[in-house]
Amino acid sequence: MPRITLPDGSAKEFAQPVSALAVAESIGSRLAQAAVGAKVDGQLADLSTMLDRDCTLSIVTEQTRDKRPDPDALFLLRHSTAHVMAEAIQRVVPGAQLVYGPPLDTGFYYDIAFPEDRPLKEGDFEAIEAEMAKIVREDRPFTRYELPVDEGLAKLRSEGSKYKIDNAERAIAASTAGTAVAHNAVRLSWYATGEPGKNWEDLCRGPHVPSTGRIGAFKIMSLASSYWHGDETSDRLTRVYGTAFFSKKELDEYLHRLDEAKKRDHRVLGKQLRLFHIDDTVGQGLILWTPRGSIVRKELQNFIAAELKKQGYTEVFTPHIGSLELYKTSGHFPYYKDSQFAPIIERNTLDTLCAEGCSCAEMIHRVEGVSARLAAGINERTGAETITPDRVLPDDRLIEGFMLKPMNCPHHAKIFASSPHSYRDMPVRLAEFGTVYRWEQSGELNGMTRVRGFTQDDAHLFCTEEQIPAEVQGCLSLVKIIFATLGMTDYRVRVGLRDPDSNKYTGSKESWDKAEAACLAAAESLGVPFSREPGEAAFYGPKIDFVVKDVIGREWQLGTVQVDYNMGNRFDLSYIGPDNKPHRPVVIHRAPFGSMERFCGVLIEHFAGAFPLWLSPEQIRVLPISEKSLDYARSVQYKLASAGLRSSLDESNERVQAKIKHGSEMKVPYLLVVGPRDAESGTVSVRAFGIEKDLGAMPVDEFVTAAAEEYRNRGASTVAARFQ
RNA sequence: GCCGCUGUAGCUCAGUGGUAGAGCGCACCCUUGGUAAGGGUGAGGUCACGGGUUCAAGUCCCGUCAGCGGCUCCA
Repeated sequence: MPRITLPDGSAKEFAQPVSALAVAESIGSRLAQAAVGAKVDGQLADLSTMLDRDCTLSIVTEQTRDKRPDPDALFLLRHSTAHVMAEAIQRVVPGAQLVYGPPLDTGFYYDIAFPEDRPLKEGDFEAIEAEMAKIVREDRPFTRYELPVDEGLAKLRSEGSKYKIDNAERAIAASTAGTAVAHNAVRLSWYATGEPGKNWEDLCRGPHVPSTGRIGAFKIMSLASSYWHGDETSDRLTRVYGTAFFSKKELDEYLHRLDEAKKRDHRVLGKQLRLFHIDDTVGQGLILWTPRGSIVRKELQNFIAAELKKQGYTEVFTPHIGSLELYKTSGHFPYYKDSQFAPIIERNTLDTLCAEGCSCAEMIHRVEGVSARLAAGINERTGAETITPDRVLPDDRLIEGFMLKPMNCPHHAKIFASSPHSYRDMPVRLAEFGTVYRWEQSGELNGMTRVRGFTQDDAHLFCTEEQIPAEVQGCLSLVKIIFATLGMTDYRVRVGLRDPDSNKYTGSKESWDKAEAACLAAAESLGVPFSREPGEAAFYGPKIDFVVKDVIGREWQLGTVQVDYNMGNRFDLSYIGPDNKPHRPVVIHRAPFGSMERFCGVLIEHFAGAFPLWLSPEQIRVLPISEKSLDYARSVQYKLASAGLRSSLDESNERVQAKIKHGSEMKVPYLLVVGPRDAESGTVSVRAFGIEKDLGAMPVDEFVTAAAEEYRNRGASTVAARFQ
């Protein structure tokens, strides 16, 4: 006698078990027609699910009440389309073994092991889509059936797919783990596209839409590779990406959005607007800032430098390399050697080693070696065997060298240590636009967002433990000012906390508790959503990260604030406290932009290349109607330059229509059309980027003053607004 | 690093084993114009690089490098 509670709070009682579809029908035939699935007690389920006990039920339809696509419905649809695609692929490529095919936010994929002699090619897409279209036209129902574990496993073994057997074993383990469910009580489920035994089927937990005919529009998007279980030593699989919608119109809109996103891609715009260049001969992942891009970067740096001044930071400069001993002290070398450029060893040393017949292995051992003194000091101060005895070598065996710096903190620690400090002058805030180098894997490199050399807007705050909350707070408010000025509101915040079950962390439990509380309180006061991420802390302290999405939906970590209990010990840093005794400072690492490269990359996409006036490389372009107005145009440009504005003059032999088009293509904020009429009256005719019309004439001096004001206040007031 | 795809003029891209192409941009000439492309002429190429097959390779094969899409990684 199931009693079924509906979303509006009303309830229906049935004399015997009833399918979700039947309930929908009892509510209305139109609902039943629109239905693609059900939610039973909040769990997504098939429409055919039999309800045999009291539950809450909502019917999932293609659209929500406000006519928007229902995410649950799309989830079902895409999961089902993945099945249809898998069936089609197995028709086109016999012998393809299915592994795993889940839905995603924007579509779905299916990981498939193809026969070695018959890999899938993009050229196969057409044939596969044609097969898929047939299956959709046949409108075959997705039919679920279940088998007890042993019978199910036997079936899979007879079919011989190790991937599906593995999936089943994992499903069984998942449903018995930590529960009282007995192994043989578990049932495995299959979905046949049509009639079990006659039509194609797949081991699958479901749920699915009722039939293939519900799939309105689909497209195979791309091929990629993946590893079985994400393990790079395991089988290599081919991942086929696709997407599906209920209507062709929605699919077209989605594809159009993707196209638009591509046009905002910072790699495309960077070329088009001549902002930066990456040159093979210079090296992968190394950004050359062209004159235009350099202006954007410089404006951002000026902006942040001014904010730092307000917050009591002092600026420092440090070189791009440091000795290996520095990084042995900090702990960067050799623990992170896989993500660093190789050490720089002096030429004569190498020659001598070669002459001695020193082997590579021996050389590495000697380069990574540590003197007894340094090892003893670090071990004592960190209170652990941080440097193991096998790394300790006699001084005459050590090979010294240098390293491109992977981080700025060791240099800053040495600046702090270079003079004595009293608790009275804490915190010490050292800031530097410091360039660091990291050996990112070649496959990871991406435009400006993942590079091998980048400049952090870095700073290290050396403070007392009591000062941590206020300093963390200060860092976050800085990030907030920056993001607000740039209009970046769509970011999320992650607070990385320690893993309660691990003891890899340095620093006392009490210190951690306080620092984590400070980070959480600071994050809370920001007024934006944040997540707690246990286990995501650095080993030396908790951290707060700012994450922004790019136009293609990839997330990039930008700013970061990290509390560090380790560095003080490593570098034997101290300040004299009120008790006249030395104390260890805590160090806060922080970089609100993260790196200038990545930040600018994300910023290009954020503005779609149309920078606000203050950031724009070319703020104003003067367009004379003809050569006859050139002299007047030059006088206008002179006034702009005198007011500190960046402008250019279009002297080309084109008509003004063409000049406007070219200026718009370069996304110049203001175009000033000047002709005989303007020369006569001392005006300029203004066009603002994004407003596709002549705003009207304005006296030159008035424009110059207003534009200079817009520049100075970073867009708080605009010239364009004066015309509205 | 791994898998797949791609690499042709400064940019975007056509190109069927048989003479290297287009549009934009650039230079010059004509045009002197009022709000999103006026007209003409011309320059510009190691078809990523190296090897191979072939009478003949931008095109087919192998390798290398780079870019892209993913996977793995990211102090």
